[in-house]
Amino acid sequence: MSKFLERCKGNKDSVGAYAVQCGECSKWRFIPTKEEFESIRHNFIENPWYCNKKPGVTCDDPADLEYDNTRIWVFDKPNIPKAPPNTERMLIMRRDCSKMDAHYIMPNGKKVRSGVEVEKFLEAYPEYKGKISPSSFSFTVPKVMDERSPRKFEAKASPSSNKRLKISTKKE
DNA sequence: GCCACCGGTGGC
DNA sequence: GCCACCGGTGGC
Repeated sequence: MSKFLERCKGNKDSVGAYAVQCGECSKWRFIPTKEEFESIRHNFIENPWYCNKKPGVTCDDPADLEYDNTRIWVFDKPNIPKAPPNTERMLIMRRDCSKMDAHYIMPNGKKVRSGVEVEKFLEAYPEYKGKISPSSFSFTVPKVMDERSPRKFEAKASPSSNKRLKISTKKE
């Protein structure tokens, strides 16, 4: 169950940092760029990630970060296709941190929010047909770890839930 | 008039 | 119960 994390931030793409968990030692390692992260993610199941894929790093080195509540963690599904060339996959955190929304910025700056909208886009701009494959879009959003969400926390705390409480005012 | 944002829901 | 998707709208 190795996973990825991302973190809540501002308004643009809400992800503040990317990390992967090593398939061997389970330590978390930062991945410097979105592109690199997407590239690791797109075939993660067949191609798990290990510390030694990071230059000069081995499992003996201390983790880059720990899974704690100093930041908002969001876990991606593995094997999401890379964003097609000249498009960007955006993940936007809701204000209450309850969930994220996914969309793509197309090469001409247009925004699409679903597979149907991709199809409509290709109808509207046929010059992209054949260049952009509808199957390489995924609108699957990462899962927000729920103790991060004030709203869900309240909802959970009100009825008799014996959940561990872990508040932690997040954010910066 | 647009668009970022959020709520609702249908299908699984 | 979850989550992908879409409609509505409030603020600009």
